[in-house]
Amino acid sequence: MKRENRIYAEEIKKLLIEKGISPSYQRIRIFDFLTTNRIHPSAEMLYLQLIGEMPTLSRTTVYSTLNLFADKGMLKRIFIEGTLVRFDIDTSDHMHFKCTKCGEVFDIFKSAKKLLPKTEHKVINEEVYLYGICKNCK
Amino acid sequence: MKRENRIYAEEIKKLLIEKGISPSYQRIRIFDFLTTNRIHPSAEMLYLQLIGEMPTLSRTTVYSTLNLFADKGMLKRIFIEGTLVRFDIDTSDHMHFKCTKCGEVFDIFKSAKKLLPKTEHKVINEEVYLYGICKNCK
DNA sequence: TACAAGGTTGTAATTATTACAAAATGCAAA
DNA sequence: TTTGCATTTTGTAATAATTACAACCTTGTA
Repeated sequence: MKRENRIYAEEIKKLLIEKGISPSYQRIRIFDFLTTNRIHPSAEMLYLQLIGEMPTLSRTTVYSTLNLFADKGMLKRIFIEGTLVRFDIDTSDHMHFKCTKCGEVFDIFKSAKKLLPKTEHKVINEEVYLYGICKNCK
Repeated sequence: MKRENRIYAEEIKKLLIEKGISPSYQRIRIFDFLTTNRIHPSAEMLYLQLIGEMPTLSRTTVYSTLNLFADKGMLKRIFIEGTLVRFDIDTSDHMHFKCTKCGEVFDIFKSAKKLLPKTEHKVINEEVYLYGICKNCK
């Protein structure tokens, strides 16, 4: 589902409880960051952003929270860096574009599912990564 | 380019020299393995396969050779495992399917380029990964 | 035959991530 | 309000894949 850009603490609390996740301060802040800053961050990027305002935050909390959210279907793991995991709060079917100049990752809101071919295998999941020069850099 | 299944030592030598790579024994054996066994191996998989017949082979050689080949455009790096790099000797435009049951990786010979949408960004490269149950497992 | 350039090897370092145990927190029952 | 328990967070240590690097080998050439 696609979401409004910002969801405030109370709404995030409700949402987490709905998903069976107890709404700790850290989890709320991490979720808030993801809805506010749609930058498909890695765990490390998120940690570096939040550590300024949450000096006791640990990397382990960031990793475990992101994995928890992903396992509950609230986040998608994306692998547009090759080996590094980045996270996308938008779990709808869409593709990703990464600018090889500025490094920014953009969503491309076309369903890959409809475009891609039928095969002799049973396809359950699809990931499409596009690379090139973004509209801002060219 | 797509290749015949097996290219023998002399042909591999020629090919490596053409690409500006000196044809050492290790490089020939690694290239031979890739053309003979089209299993999209990781560095580790390749190392484990070859160490039986080449007892002094080191992991470092496998990694550096695969990176050399990839940088010369003779191999494609594929990221269908998330965290692990695998290599494909077929550098033509095509997609990859991974069976989540048996782990095998298949080529899907459709050009993603033609199927995928135009965007406001300049797309130079595309990677498509499909996941599901393969024809053998279902 | 000796030398230089380049290739291979093994070990150590690095990076991203997970495992784990101790400390902190929140909540419910007494 | 305190006690106790379950859960969460934290920090450190471990792991996995990969790269850096220096020493050792090979090979071709003068």
